[in-house]
Amino acid sequence: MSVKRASSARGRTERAIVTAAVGVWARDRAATLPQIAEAAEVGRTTLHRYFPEREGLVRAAVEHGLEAIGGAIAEAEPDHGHPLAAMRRVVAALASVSEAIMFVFGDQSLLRDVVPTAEPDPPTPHDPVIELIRRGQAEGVFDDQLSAEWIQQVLWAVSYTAFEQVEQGTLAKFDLTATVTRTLERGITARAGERAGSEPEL
Amino acid sequence: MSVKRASSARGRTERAIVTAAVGVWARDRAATLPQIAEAAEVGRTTLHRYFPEREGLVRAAVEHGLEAIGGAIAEAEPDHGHPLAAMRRVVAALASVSEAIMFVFGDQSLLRDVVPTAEPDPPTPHDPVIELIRRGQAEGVFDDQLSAEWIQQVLWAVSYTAFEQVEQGTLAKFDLTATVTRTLERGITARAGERAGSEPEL
DNA sequence: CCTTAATGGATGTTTGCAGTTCCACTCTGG
DNA sequence: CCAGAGTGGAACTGCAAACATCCATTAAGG
Repeated sequence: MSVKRASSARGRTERAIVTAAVGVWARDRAATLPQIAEAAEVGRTTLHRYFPEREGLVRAAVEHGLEAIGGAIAEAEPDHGHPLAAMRRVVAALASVSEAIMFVFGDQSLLRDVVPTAEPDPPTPHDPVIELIRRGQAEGVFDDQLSAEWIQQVLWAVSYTAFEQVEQGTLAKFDLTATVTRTLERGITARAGERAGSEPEL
Repeated sequence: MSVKRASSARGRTERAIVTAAVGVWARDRAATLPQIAEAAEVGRTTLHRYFPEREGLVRAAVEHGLEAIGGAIAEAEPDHGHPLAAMRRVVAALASVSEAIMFVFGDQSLLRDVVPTAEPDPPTPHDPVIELIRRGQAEGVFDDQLSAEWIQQVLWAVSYTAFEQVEQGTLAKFDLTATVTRTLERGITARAGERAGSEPEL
């Protein structure tokens, strides 16, 4: 069989389908394939040509989402600068791929069922966010009484919550990063002598 | 028509079905009715006698879950004592109904679709947790730079995350309340001169 | 211009679950 | 002990979505 290079058309169509799948499933995990096809502006037939089985599209969408998230985090350079500043950059980066996050992490079964088959061996080869948290703990910036994994989960959870709030209009998109970082850094309690905007300098 | 009092058997069976539904759907929202019936240890026929349509069972399960959650919160007496102490009691109370929480709040569409029909008019008549948060803000205990609604969402999100971690064995059930409250109260950052167990007295 | 790849509409098949019916079995209270 | 409520096994229908096939149309490259 000849190794046929995918024509540009194939590549574009496939991207459109996968992107549409992430977007639609982020808002409704029960969406049907015709809905995906419509969102991708392709025919049902075409969708089936690219992804003969639903499972294949789910897997591709998850991988695409994880790639987008990983890319955004990498761009935020979590391994540079003051840990707090790095974390703020990461939060801002996550906001730019909120759709992917709400899709991938909106359904526990996705990560439990799809990822194991996608990446066989290492449970988490080297998660840059975990590394950032450990670095911050070592430098005395993050609470080392909490496990790095727990802090990471909280980071995801609070970010996810903020995305939802923005989605339903309860939180202004503009305030997202500030609200999330303030909550993460200080919790929900007041401080003696606090004033608005009195975050520590970095 | 005679007002026939439900026999004890009917009551027990219905409770078993609804409870099983909450438990099963908390872990897998896509679970089928036969799965629910099996978990409830009743026949599919019986389940259908009590809930002719799936929708009815979903609604009953959501209402049952909300009742359990509301009851647990009420028992925690969020309107008494120091706001921080009250919040800690609330978190502990939520942990006792984690299954209901993971079911009701694990699927956004449940609250969006089911609750509106269940409670026609008031969007949120008087949420005791919101009241607690406002009280804490007024007393200078909770951050009044954050909206009460946001703080409530964070409270739910962090608790929910902790339940998940316990579920998958990443967090010890024993540490749940302490971890959640510590995270909520102090965020994920370290404090100058901190020591383990140095939470403020109440 | 003409060949070929890509697309998508229409239509058909299959599968799985919700909803239904019927009847035999088993409790439980009088 | 016996009548009736409660139960559940089995089998059937209906439906919606996934999966598959055919063919006409369009777009792209030599």
